[in-house]
Amino acid sequence: MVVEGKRRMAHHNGELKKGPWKAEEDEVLVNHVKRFGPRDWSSIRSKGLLQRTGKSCRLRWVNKLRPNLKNGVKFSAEEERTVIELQAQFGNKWAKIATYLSGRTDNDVKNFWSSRQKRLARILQTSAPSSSNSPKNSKEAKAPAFHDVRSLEASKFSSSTEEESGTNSQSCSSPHIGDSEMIKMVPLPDLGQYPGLLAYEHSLFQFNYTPSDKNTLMEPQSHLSFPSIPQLQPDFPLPLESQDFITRLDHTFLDVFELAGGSALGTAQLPMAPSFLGPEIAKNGETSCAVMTPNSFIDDFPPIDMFDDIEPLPSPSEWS
DNA sequence: AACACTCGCAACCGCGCACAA
DNA sequence: ATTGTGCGCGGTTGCGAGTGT
Repeated sequence: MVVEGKRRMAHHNGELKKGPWKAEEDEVLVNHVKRFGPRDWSSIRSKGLLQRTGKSCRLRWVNKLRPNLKNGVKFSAEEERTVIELQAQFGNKWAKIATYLSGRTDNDVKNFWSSRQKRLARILQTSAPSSSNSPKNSKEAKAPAFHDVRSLEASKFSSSTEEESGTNSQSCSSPHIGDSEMIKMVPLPDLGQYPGLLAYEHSLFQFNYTPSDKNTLMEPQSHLSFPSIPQLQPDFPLPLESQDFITRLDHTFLDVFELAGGSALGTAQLPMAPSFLGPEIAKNGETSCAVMTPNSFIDDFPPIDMFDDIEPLPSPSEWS
């Protein structure tokens, strides 16, 4: 496991231990949770069981030792989609988003999102080299840059007429898309050209909604239901089938622009900026949370003896 | 082969909230 | 009402692995 190999400064601050966890420490921590549940973290140190802060113990449990975690498993297309959806709705509320993803922690989601942002920023940079020449203080100059991104992305994926099966066979088994909805497979571009795109982002191009479907796109469905996103109108015409995708892309690229520090893209001109979706959507989100199935392990902690059926945890060095 | 760079991720830090004394 | 403690959350850091040149 990588953790063992890390040479973080495991200095001793008085009695306090920091840095990578050892297998023995994990064992002590697991035993504590077995007996008392995932609480009283500070008592672990006060009892002299570990020279770690309660905070550190909690983090280790939540992120690595908790049962049913998908450690070392990449985010599926489904999970990617969920994260993207929820981030657009809730913002950087990673803990909240993580409750919608079984086996994922807030740290996982946070890291996933961070990586994704970097990836998209890189794509943006390499795809639109002229954008760096744009004046930075001119509002007039910024809005076109944003439009350029759209047209750039649109042209990327509309210019190719690659074959539709075989290499581009990624599927999206989104729970948001009901069986009754008409989904047409469309010719796919050569997505291999864009290695930075995630599986979910690839899969976006596989759906082509008829106009009658667009209103049901975001309706709560299936076992996971998300609040509806209002039909927002951009300040320029878009093909109907592009609207959903563009909406998502807008979030992405707005974030990217922010990341690049350039931007101040004049939010008044960008009706789809996340901040405009904020309160109302968050409110709706709260109501629909009730019907969702969050990972309730922590909230509804099982009987202590449930751990008796759990295989002894391998030490981090044994993890692959 | 050696170096530089990027990526993914574990862990830490600071802040804020809840609650009990 | 105030203070102290415990905990949770989001942001940040630093390291090893992977990849490119």
